[in-house]
Amino acid sequence: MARAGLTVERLTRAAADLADEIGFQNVTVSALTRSFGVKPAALYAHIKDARDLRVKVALLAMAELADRAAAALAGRAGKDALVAFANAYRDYARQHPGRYAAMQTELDPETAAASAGSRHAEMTRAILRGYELSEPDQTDAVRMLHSTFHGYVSLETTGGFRHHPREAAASWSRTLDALDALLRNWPPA
Amino acid sequence: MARAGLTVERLTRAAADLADEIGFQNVTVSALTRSFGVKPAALYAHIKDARDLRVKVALLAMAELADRAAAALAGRAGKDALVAFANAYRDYARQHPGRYAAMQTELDPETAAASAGSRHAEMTRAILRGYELSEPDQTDAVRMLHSTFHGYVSLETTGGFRHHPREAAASWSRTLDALDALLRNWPPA
DNA sequence: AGCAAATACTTAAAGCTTGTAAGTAAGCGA
DNA sequence: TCGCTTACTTACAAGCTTTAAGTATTTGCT
Repeated sequence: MARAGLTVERLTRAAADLADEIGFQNVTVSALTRSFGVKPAALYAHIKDARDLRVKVALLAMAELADRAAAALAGRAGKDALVAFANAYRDYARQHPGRYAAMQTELDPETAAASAGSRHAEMTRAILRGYELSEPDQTDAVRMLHSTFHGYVSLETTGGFRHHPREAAASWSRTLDALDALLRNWPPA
Repeated sequence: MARAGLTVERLTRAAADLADEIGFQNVTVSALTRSFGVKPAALYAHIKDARDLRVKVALLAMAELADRAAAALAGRAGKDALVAFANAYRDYARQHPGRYAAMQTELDPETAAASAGSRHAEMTRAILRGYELSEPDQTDAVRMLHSTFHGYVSLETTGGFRHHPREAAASWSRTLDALDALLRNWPPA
């Protein structure tokens, strides 16, 4: 029998694709190895265990999203940058729901520190350069922006806005307007 | 052998407590029935399947949170109401991480419609009465508030703010200041 | 080319999970 | 006390994770 050519990269990518198709929760070792035409046990030569696989998908997604966000941010400033960054975030989550769900996996501190999460935080800080906020307001604003983006996308993808006729995209656009206005007028402590 | 006295209510509550202790993901039929000293099969006389159990925990959590939010909101208006509501939300999530995680379970539309989620949306709308917003800005603001609350709490509980020394509670408080300022100055379309 | 070593995968098996079906025992009403 | 309903157990099938040991394939050395 010819070998399947499993590698950590191929497995991680396939798991991510599978997550986007069938949902992150439904990605099992069995299902993944099945898609390669090998037996479940074959996975353990490449990946420690199921949790390790999930973490690797999470890190992949974070890196991909950071790449997209960086590309969106290039050459922009102010509201332009804010909107481009936010849309990159939302678009990624909508196009890759499984990968996005994977990003919610809890990472141990060292793994988190080595992840693309920090690139993300840096980029958010870069956006704020257009808004003249000094510490600790800057950190608070970074957290608020990230919260709003994540919260919106999370609620939208889990159907939280479906019961009202107003388009989710319209509210999103206005939310970005509001954030821009807020950052230009951040309240004093 | 004496009977264990299983009921849907007791099972749901026990599952919610177990979720707060060991994490919602780790709540299994086996673990739950073990805590009652009965065999797994005994559960299926009361609850359809594992998903049904998870949904029931989600609905319980939503109802509990709505009760707390309603109590917090009573007799308050304006920023006072906003802060009280937001803190009820965050406090509940921090005190009941398993229940809060359960709330992210995807519900089918009819179940969602019958859930306490609508009470939540109504309360958020009630807060906005103090800020004179008309449609569709009101809907957009409701969505933004919910997004920010959920996003913040979600990131905080999954450790997203742990890599920076700034207290999560401090950023939260300033985020509420910012939201209040924003609602008083919602940008025109 | 041919052989040994390393690598990639399979088989086998244990222990966990969800879920169904059928059997038994407990408690209630007459 | 008899019998019915209800609550639970036993037994079992099927799927998932993971380890250990075995086999086949490829690599690399001579």
